[in-house]
Amino acid sequence: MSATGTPITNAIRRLRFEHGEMTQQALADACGITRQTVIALEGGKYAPSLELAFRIARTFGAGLEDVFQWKE
Amino acid sequence: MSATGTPITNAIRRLRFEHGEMTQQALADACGITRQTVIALEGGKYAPSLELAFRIARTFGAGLEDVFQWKE
DNA sequence: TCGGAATGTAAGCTACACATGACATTGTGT
DNA sequence: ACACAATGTCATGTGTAGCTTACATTCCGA
Repeated sequence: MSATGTPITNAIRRLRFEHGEMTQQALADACGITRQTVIALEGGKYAPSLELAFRIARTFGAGLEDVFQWKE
Repeated sequence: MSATGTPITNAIRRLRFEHGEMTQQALADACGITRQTVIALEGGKYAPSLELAFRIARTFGAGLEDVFQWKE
C-alpha cells in the first residue's frame, strides 16, 4: 500500500475512526461520492478536488488543513 | 463576467494586489502554472486542484481557507 | 507615436478525478 | 457452517482542470 502518486496526504481514515464507527459507505453518502472514491483517497491514489476536500472536511467538522497535508 | 461554474470562490486577485505589484505572470511563475490558469481561476471559470490550491496559498503565505471559500 | 507590459478571449488537447459495476476477501454473529 | 457487513481490486467511461498557441485590447514611458 501507500502507493502515493500525489504530494498530498490526508487523515481521512483516522478521522473516520475517530468519528464513531463511520464506515467508508457512510462517509461516501455524507459527502455525495461513491465508496470507490473514499477507498482511492484513503489509499493515496489521488488527491480530491478542492470542492470535495471542503465537503469531506466539513463532514468531519474540521478545517481543510486538518484533513489534508501538503508535503512539498 | 462572474460566470461561476463552481461553488468555490477565491481571493486570488485581491491577494495579488495586496502583495505588492504582483502580476498574473509573476503569480503563475511562482506557482508553476500558466497565466491562462491564473486568469481562469480569478475569473471563476473553475476551481483549482487541491495541490494547486496549496501552492497558491503558500505563495501568499496564507492558509487554504484564507484564499478559497466554499459556498455550499 | 510607437513599442512593450499587463490583461483578456478562444480553440483544441491531455491527464486525471470520480462514477459505475462486478467480484474477492476478511471478520463477526447466529 | 452460513449469511452479511466492511473493505479492497479491477475494468471502463465521462467530465473538466490545466496546458499550449494565437490574437485583441488597454495603458504607460521614451
